[in-house]
Amino acid sequence: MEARIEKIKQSLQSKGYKLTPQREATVRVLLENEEDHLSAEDVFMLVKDKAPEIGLATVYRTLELLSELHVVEKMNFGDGVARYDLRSESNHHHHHHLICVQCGAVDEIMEDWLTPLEERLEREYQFKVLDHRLDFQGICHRCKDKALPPEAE
Amino acid sequence: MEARIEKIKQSLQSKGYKLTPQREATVRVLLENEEDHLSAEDVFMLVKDKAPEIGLATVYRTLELLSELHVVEKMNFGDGVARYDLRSESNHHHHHHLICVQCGAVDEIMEDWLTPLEERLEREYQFKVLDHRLDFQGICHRCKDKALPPEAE
DNA sequence: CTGTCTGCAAAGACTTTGCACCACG
DNA sequence: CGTGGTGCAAAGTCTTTGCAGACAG
Repeated sequence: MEARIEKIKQSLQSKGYKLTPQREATVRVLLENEEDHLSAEDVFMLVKDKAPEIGLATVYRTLELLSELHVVEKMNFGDGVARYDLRSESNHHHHHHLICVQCGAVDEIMEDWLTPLEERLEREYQFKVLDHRLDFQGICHRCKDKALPPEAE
Repeated sequence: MEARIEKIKQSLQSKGYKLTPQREATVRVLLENEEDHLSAEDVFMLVKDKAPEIGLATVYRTLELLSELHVVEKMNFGDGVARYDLRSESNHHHHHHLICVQCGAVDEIMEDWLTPLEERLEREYQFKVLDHRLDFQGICHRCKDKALPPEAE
């Protein structure tokens, strides 16, 4: 964890930015909640525990900055809030999301299933793929286990 | 086209809603721009040509309504605006997007490449897939043709 | 000092809601 | 006349920006 912070610090410094206490607290929150997809507000509330004086604007600015540095990825699941995901170490960041329409949970699958498709896209559509995103909406295993009675939407 | 409007009219009526002139104008705009992914504002401006007295709120309400009826799909490409897509006739709406990071164009591919993956998800992750979404970010063929000089981001 | 970074509050962008009025059965 | 629908304006939500002060080199 310290090593990852150190690395992020270097990313920042290489572009002339500093790892201020607020930024460090924000990064720590992201590291500690790597599995989740936190909104800015989520991050803000968690950071407040570490650095109560921080302002929401700083969190937004930090997330924006980390996003530019490709340390985090800003994403959008259609609920009207931006969510932020720490990018994995690997050069490609190909994880996919399982979004449960019942409980709202977002799980990740780390497998990369799309390489053959990307090759096909470049060949058949002349589209140079830089990144992709694959989300599935459905019912997660937890909700399936709960075996809720079927109900009309 | 008239046939599709008629169908949508029936969808509305089956739930007790009416196809008012404003709604019809909105639907027509969507039909005429099926290839694009219009934002509410886009739709509003186009509808104004047909029905100048319409209000933006009505467009939002109509799009929301059509969304509930699964006539359109509300989506989000991460630029902070909701975009609306007419759903295709087929029961599954599996199109994928090619989003150009250079010019912002969004093209569609209608092929459905994911059925095997969905089966695997259900088997291995116990996740019941209801829908999915697959977007690729990259450089579209038009921008590639322009052969812009490579530049560091 | 010089430039970056911060908190706060104000402004902004997009969307939703409240309300009085309209239209149609 | 009752229900849904509308336009307008106001309110809401999420995010960005302006600004004066803090802080580090």
